[in-house]
Amino acid sequence: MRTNRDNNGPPPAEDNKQRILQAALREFTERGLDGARVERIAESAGVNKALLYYYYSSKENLFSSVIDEHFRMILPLIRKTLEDTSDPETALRQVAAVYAELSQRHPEFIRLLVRELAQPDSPMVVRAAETMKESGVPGQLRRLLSEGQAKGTIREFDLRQAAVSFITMNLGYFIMAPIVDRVLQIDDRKQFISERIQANVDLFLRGITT
Amino acid sequence: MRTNRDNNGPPPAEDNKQRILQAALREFTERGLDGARVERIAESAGVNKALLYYYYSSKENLFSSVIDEHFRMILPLIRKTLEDTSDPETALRQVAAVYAELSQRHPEFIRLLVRELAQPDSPMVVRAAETMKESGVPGQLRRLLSEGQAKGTIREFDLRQAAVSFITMNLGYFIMAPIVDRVLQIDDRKQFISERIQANVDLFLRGITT
Amino acid sequence: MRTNRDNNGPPPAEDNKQRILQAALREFTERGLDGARVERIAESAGVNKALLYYYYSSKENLFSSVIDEHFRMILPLIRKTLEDTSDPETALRQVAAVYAELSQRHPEFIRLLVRELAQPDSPMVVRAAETMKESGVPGQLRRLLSEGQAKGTIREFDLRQAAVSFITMNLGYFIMAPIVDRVLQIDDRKQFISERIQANVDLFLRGITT
Amino acid sequence: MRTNRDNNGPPPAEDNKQRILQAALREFTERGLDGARVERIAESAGVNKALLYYYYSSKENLFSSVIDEHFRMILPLIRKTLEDTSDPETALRQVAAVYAELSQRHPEFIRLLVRELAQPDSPMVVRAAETMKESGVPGQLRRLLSEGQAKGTIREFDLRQAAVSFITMNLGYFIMAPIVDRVLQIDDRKQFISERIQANVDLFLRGITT
DNA sequence: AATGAATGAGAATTCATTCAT
DNA sequence: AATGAATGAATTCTCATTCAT
Repeated sequence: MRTNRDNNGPPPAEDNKQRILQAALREFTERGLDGARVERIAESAGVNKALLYYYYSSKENLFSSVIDEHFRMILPLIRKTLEDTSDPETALRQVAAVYAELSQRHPEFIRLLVRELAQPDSPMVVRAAETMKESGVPGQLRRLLSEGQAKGTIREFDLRQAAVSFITMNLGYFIMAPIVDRVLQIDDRKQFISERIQANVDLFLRGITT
Repeated sequence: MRTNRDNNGPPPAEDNKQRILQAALREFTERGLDGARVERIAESAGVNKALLYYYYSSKENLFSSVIDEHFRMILPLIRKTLEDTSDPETALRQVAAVYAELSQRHPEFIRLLVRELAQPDSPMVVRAAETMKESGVPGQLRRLLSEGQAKGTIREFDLRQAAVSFITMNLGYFIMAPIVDRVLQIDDRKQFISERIQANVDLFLRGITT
Repeated sequence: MRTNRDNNGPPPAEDNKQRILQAALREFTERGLDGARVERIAESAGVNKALLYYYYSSKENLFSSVIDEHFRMILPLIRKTLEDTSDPETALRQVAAVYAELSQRHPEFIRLLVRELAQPDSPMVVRAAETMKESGVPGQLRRLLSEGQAKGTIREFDLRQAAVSFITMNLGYFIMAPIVDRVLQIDDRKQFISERIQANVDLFLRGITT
Repeated sequence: MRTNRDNNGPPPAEDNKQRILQAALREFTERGLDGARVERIAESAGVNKALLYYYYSSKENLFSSVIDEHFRMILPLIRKTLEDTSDPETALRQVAAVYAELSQRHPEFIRLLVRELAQPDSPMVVRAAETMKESGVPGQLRRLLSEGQAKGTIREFDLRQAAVSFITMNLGYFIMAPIVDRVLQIDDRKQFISERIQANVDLFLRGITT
């Protein structure tokens, strides 16, 4: 019988509660809420099923906890965007960079979110929208573009469309990578992503300037 | 005893096999493979559970059939893209229009696909990639851009990045709409989509021309 | 769609009713009443499941029909035993030969019967007992042995025990062949059986004579 | 709510795992693998169906476990045969006695085995053959007879045939009892069996000695 | 006589959750 | 805090049987 006390591999400071959360994250990412199995999570965390209920009371609640935990981790990343910037190019680059970082440091978050996108009113989707809104990114983006238009450096167009375009061309790749990588035979995803930021900023900037 | 002959609600011409497929589509779109319930599909199709197995032998196989059916329906739409076009602007507009049409005429397809995107190696994802590749759209797009670059009408840049950008800024909205709509408070989605095509084409064209 | 009219392989005179019976025999022999599948029988007979019910009204009834048919075929074989014989040796050889013939010409009957033996009150078992009794074989055997004892050519012993011994040492092999063949590595079963008759008669005769 | 602690009928010391095994044995003996119902086994064991799967993972595996358990119980019985014996008569009596004891102490084993005999390659049949072979009984029997032939106390004949005859005349009754009892109107089976051992040994010994 | 379609009643198995210790 | 055992309520799938034509 393997308990989680006599193991030597995993970090010793991590207690069972955390290990369950990590295992749950893996399972939910891989299979979604419905496809996930409580048994598998417990086993993968090296604990008894009942302990999972002791800490998290239900599968759904565990799922929420996983999502909560993720938003907690992601928030600082999102918040630092657009700090003290009034230059559109810098701002755009920051936004693009944050999405890229998010996708690379928290790929499971993206996968969880993608699955939830299939259910438009899923709590996670609602929350993601709120988080984005609260981050101030879209607002600030529109403000900068608006100012540019006033100054005449940026041409006239629908700001919302442009904002959507910039966000989707940046986030979109991370979501559609499984398809895009196959279609365009992108093998070195790391390299591709790093080049992507500059390419998107360039394209967008040229697209909007007068 | 309720048979499907004396029903009054559902279309009478459709036979049971088709009605099961339709019901399955609804259920799978709404809840995914794991969340779907065979019982619910049968009930919603107005037939006995056993009949579902008579025709489709298993839940998984029914799921595959639903996907097959969808690709069958979508293929002609995809194929007609880029027919006989050598003008980049026309080509881009066509591509944008096709994606928009796809998303509006087959929203369930998008939802099914989105969920599968969470599992990068899912058969549906692989097939979507193949279909896209076979449609010739990405290839032709790159050819046109490449020609433009040769002629000097289009500036130098990484063609793959640009292709990805154009595809994601078009398809991306349909996938991320549940978030984007909330963030930007887009209420009239229909209107927004129709304007989107032109906005994207404009942005992209300006972004790439010298 | 394969019907049984356009086939060329199977005998043309055999009608569907017979073919169902044959198929059922195979299936029941192979898997027993509970393990048998109506679907499989119909398919193997090359007819529709419903036709099977048209002719035989139920699975159980089909099973009975199979058994009936077998007893019908076996009866003449059993009946001819011990015709006009007053010599013990000849009688014993006849009995042994009949069991051997039965086992070789109707191995499915043996298999069906064996399975039923696990349920002591199964109709087939009851009927097999009745058939054996009615055949007169055990009675006549006892009579001959009894006469021998009276004449002093056969020693005194329990006639029933002897009868059981003779029957089991003959029939027993056919029933236990799957085990016996493995234990004693009997490969040429045909040859073994043919020698078995004489060996049994010899052994038994020597065992009972004074 | 009925738990198995407040029961009064079944033995309290036996734990659920064992009770399931016992219930399964009854059910499988009575109805065979295909005829057995998991529900019935669980009920008869006084436990929840799910617990049965908790311990035995599948119906088939439970069946195997039942058989395993039986071979475990039977092995010591088989092994003690022919210990330190060089006298044929003693040896024969021991063999006959062991089979009789087996049949009387483990009648379910016989019934299970009989049913499996209808499928010649069934695992249980294969294993029964191996167990018999490994027990050394057939080998030792042949050795003793062979020695007797060398010494001239036993006449010349096919040793394999004789071995089969002795085994089948002993085991055969236990297998065919449902028929034999009816034909010969054997009511007091216990008495009949006890006399059977001596009768068989006598018959066989006389049959083989010069 | 013959069939494809349809179904009710199970049957095995699963799974989230709870209990006793 | 931690666990093995236990369970109720599904859930997928099966199967003998019937229906309509």
